[in-house]
Amino acid sequence: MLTTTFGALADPTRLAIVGRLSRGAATMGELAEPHRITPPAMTKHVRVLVDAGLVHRRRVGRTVVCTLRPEAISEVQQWLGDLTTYWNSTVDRLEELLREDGDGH
Amino acid sequence: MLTTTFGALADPTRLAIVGRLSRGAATMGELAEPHRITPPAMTKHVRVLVDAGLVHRRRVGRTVVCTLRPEAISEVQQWLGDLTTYWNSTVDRLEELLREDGDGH
DNA sequence: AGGACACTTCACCATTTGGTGAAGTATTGC
DNA sequence: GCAATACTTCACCAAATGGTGAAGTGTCCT
Repeated sequence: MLTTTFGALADPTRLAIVGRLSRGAATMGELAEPHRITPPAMTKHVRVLVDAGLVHRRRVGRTVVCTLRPEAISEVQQWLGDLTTYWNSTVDRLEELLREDGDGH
Repeated sequence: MLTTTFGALADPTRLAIVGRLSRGAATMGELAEPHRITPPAMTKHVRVLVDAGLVHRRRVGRTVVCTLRPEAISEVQQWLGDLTTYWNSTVDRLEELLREDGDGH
């Protein structure tokens, strides 16, 4: 569900995790390091991201390596595309927006 | 804050409201109609969207007309753009993703 | 003025969320 | 085997969230 994806991104720690993972894979410890957060909290955050389909988790030795799953992101891109298509499709809409920006309250 | 925007979109009712508003302005009553929800609940949902900068609310007679504010949406578009730029910038990254998709656990 | 209409504000409630410390599990290295 | 490492699971807590009914506010209509 798209709302699940947005929910996963609605937290500063998790948004930072996604940002970090966009630069490459990282272990739980590496992800936790810049956030002054306990291991259980990090486990929870990553689980939310995994449940939303944004992150892939796999065991490597005694560490757990996380990677980003671009598929989930492209779902958001799709939604954004559909959304903007609607209001760009009519000039009336644009005129309406301009008019409404004009008046004070 | 971007997390506030995502938080506002992390609810099915509010996501539907945004979808509805992308087709044009609507009053609170019109927004509530398809959702079997009480007026106080709708007021709360719209406030969350207004606080996130996604929606503009103005009084027209005894109704309240809501419109979408594209600026907040474009902030999300910006973030998505930055994110995908990172992992598309290196071929190594793509290879890494393919390798990791390959193995089972 | 007074009633109807379209919300909003005000408690209030149940559930979810983000956090913790303590205990448990899997893996590495001596 | 045993200690250390790297998490995870397990209660548990405080705060936020999404919902409600009841009462309040502003606007239109007669």
